[in-house]
Amino acid sequence: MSPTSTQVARRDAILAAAVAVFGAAGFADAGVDEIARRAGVAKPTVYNHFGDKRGLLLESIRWATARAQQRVMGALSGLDPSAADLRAELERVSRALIECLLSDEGTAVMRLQVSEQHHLAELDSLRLGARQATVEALAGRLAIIAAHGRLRLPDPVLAARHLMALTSDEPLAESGFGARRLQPDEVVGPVRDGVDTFLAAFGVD
Amino acid sequence: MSPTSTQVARRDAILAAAVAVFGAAGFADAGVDEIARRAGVAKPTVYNHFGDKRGLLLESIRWATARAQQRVMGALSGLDPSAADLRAELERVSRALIECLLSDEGTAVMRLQVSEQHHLAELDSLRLGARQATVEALAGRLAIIAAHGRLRLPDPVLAARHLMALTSDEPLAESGFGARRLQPDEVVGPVRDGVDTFLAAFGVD
Amino acid sequence: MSPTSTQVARRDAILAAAVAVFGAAGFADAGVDEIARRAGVAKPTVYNHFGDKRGLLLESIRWATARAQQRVMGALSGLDPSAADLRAELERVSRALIECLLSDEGTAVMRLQVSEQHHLAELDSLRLGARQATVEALAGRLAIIAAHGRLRLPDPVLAARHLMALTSDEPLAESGFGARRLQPDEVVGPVRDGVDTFLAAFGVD
Amino acid sequence: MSPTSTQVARRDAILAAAVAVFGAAGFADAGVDEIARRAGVAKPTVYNHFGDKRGLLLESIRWATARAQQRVMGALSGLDPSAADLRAELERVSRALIECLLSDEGTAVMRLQVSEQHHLAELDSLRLGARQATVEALAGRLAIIAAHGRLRLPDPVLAARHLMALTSDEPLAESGFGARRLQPDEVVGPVRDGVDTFLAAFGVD
DNA sequence: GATGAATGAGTTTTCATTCAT
DNA sequence: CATGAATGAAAACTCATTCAT
Repeated sequence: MSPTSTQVARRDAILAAAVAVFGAAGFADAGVDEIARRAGVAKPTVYNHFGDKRGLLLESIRWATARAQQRVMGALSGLDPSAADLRAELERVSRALIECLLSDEGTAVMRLQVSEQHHLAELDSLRLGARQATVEALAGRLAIIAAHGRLRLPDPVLAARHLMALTSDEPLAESGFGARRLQPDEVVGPVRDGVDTFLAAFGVD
Repeated sequence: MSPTSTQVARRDAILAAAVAVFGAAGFADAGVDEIARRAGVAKPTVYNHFGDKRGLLLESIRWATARAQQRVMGALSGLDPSAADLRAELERVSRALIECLLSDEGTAVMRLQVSEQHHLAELDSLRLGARQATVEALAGRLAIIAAHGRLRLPDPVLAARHLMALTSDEPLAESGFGARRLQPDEVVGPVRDGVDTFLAAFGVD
Repeated sequence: MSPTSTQVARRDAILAAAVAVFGAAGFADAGVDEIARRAGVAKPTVYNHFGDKRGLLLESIRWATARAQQRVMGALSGLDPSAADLRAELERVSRALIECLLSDEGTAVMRLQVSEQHHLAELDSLRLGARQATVEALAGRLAIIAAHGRLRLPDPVLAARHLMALTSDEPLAESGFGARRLQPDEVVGPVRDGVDTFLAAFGVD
Repeated sequence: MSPTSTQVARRDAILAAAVAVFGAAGFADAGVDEIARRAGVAKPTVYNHFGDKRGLLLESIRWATARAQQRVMGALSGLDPSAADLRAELERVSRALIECLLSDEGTAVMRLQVSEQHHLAELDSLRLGARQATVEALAGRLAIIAAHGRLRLPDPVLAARHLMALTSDEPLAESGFGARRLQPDEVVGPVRDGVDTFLAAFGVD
């Protein structure tokens, strides 16, 4: 029998609660009790669905990673290769990417992936996969721009990595990997600087 | 009365054990029991010295951060502004920096700072301070090189940040922020690529 | 949902065990472990029901005080105002009261109320309330006797207090406030003496 | 060699601190650390003098009991058998007795004797001895008064016990056995009432 | 003999996990 | 299947007591 829609809703409620609680408190300090309470279900229901706490963590990170990745892809697909002002377009998309990274769910995922690897080796491939997918997507767009003759890119994938590194490193560090919310201009400035350097390296004239 | 040398040795042994255990397991999963055992002291001795588990974490991160910072500074001071092969010199120093970051103590510090901020807001200033000191030191060296006319740097501090971002981002991500030991060529390649882009942006001719 | 009968039984078992253990060892030396073992439940069950050790103490004293008070009231209601031999009747009831005070539960309550007031200020009103209720009930009975013309009582409440003081002081002191079990004649004699003095003061020739 | 005077002073300082701390917190909750700190000595000094915590309790109760007993005897020796107003004299002395009982040291002793008997069976004889000495002393005085024809006392010891019971029961109960300080009129009234009844029973018309 | 530091043993409390309903 | 209550295992922390100086 296929799962009913209330079952799916319940499952999603648990996953959302888990991401929030795990992200805020970390795996060890998160209580299954509180996750169940937030999801509006009883504790054994959580266990029925996910086996144990570790399984819940794994599944909730998978779930949140997929959602985050979707938002990232949305942001990247908004990059217009023929935009009149290339510099402005790169800054806009870089800011959008950083917003995804620093959103509530984004930071929850990021921090859990960094801090809970000893609990879940399975996470690593997930994290790297997401990173690679993002890089590839960005590289594709940059390649199109290069094909238009507006960038000089011997290796679009490398360029994509470097663009991300240049623009996101500073905001990530400043925010404490998502622990603190950034003010808008704490993103705008570093992104402009990063794109500057990127264009100095890869720009045409 | 000033502390005797056994006192200091004991204290350092506890701190070293704490960094190792906290770094490997995270704050919550680390047991004071095990830290004491590794340090070769009884549990109450740990409490006598550091008050409680939280105080021990704080102090051990302070201690390890200071040691790591010293090693980083040592690496940077090795940058020779008049080296014949500038590209090679930048690569060498970048690799040295990354080795510091990915050393046992370095990764312990990094992962704790990322994952335990909800336990210790005090950590944030420490982390940012260390980062800034490193950036400033590197910026100073780069400025000298620029003064020799071998780099074109409108803003040495920004250049320092970008050099670090370009060279270290990939190795950090690949290693899972220190969870996995990297093979030498997992560092060499990305560093070369990073320095390439850096020189494309800031190099002279 | 109303508690099932096993719930109540379990709760009462814990309370009875707690009164016994607290009474014998005092609050600090009593172990929740032993209370749980005696009650035939697991330790966390105790915590689920009563929150913490302090809450368990409070609740168990409330419970035991109520039970003791019930027994005291039973004893007092047995005082027959028209008994042929008034002296014998007063002695009988006084002995019954003292038996309540020196019963296992009675002494547990008494000693905890004396010794653990720094843990539980709430206890004080409980103790005084129980004392007052007893005094009032006894006063009521004495007043009836006085109305029959067999005692001369300007103030029945005062007389009740004095009767209790005269008969119970010595046995309480001798027993070490319940620490030692008394032989029957260690109660009989002092009670007779106390009633003697009481009647010398309030008797009608 | 006889102990030097500083040794005696130190010893007394420890005992005084012990009585205060034990009396306020009870045996189990009292810390040897705090006793040592209050006495201005190091912890091992306490152990050198008294062996262990139990020994310190025992010795400090002995010491405080002796001091309290001295004060009680002083109060009783002030009873003037030929005072013009016998009622006033009995009230005065009864109040003095109660003041001894409810003084800081007095309540400390009383509460420890009640609550720590499972720690120290030796205490019992001490307590009973002190009680008996007090009763005997009071009985002696009452006997003199009776010899003067101002009281009719078949058994002076019994009368002494009853006078103490009648006057001190209520204040002791009200004060929670010394937990709460009484207002003066919380002593005066009950004492007057107690002496009233005493004289009604034993007075000469 | 007095002290500062160290320790061994024990206690309260918590929490992931599982029955019984 | 969902729930309320129960449990086993573990971990932080404390404290009486003892060395080394």
